[in-house]
Amino acid sequence: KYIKDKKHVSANELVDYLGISRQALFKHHLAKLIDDHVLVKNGRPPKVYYSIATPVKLEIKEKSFNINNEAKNLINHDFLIITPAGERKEGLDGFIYWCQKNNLPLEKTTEEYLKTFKKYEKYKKDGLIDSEEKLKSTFKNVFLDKLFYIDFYSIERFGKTKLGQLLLYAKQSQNKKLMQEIVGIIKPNIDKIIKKFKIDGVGFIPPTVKRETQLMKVLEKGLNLHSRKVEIIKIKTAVAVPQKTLNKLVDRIENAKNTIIVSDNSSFNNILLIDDAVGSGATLNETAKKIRDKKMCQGKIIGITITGSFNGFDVISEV
DNA sequence: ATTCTTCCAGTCCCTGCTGA
DNA sequence: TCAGCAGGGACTGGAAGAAT
Repeated sequence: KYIKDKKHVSANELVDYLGISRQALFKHHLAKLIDDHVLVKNGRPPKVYYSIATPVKLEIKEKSFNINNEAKNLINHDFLIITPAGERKEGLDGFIYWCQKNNLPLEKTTEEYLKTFKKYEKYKKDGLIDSEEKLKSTFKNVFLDKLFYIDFYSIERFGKTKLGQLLLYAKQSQNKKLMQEIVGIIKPNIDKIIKKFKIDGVGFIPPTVKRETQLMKVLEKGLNLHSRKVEIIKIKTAVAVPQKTLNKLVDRIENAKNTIIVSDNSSFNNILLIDDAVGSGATLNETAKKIRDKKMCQGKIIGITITGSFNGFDVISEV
């Protein structure tokens, strides 16, 4: 009743009100009530509030609908959504939530998900998506020898992929834990590329929008690569114009041409360029061009990105 | 921009109390 | 006597703020 009246209360308030110890409150009351879905916890230390849980929607147990093991494993491994309230829902749990929210029949949607997922999975080889064809069809002059996505940013109907969700929310909510999670997921892929193409120089595409914690910095630290670094600088313009805001290819190329500077002068054999999200590939292609112009690279320039769009610009509308 | 310090929610582990 | 719960104190991890 107290919480109902107050809407949301802190643990300390409850300790005062109930006259019990903090430990007792956490151990015997809050834990239980949250477990029973009576209360929900909002926020993270040092600011945490508890409030009454909204009437729980009908819990559908996995047993209540037919789903084969393949689909179950796949969904558990690859489905992730963030609810409007900022709650992270993963796997089957998240899938059921998503279906309920969109008024979709579970079984049929599961089948469709499986089908769509497989369709996109075909593009993956050794866990990487080769985007060479797309590059060639997008640009007249391609300066990258290879471009890989670790995953698509989104897939049709079902929206962002797991990596796409993580990336968006890590950047937007400035969540270091999420960023580190991403690093953990992508590190094996990057290590693999470095080995395969005998990379001796790594360049990180700098971000346009200033933020407290930059994903690229976390990445740089977390990846802990032993190769030399290719210094790439992004020039500050009067108004920062992120690539994702430009929806014409020529604009994107112009933007990249004018704001990206390769400040390095050293020489490399094979260079790997790392970006977080690729829409058209304009930034990476232009950066590669600048490296070529400076004759800094004797061998290949490989691009890799955490997520990429399937078609030209679907990344824009999604963001 | 980075590192150091402080603060605080939450946990862990142990002890003490109570009532059956 | 003993199960089960409450409480004390030390500890942890993360965030905010201060200092460099």
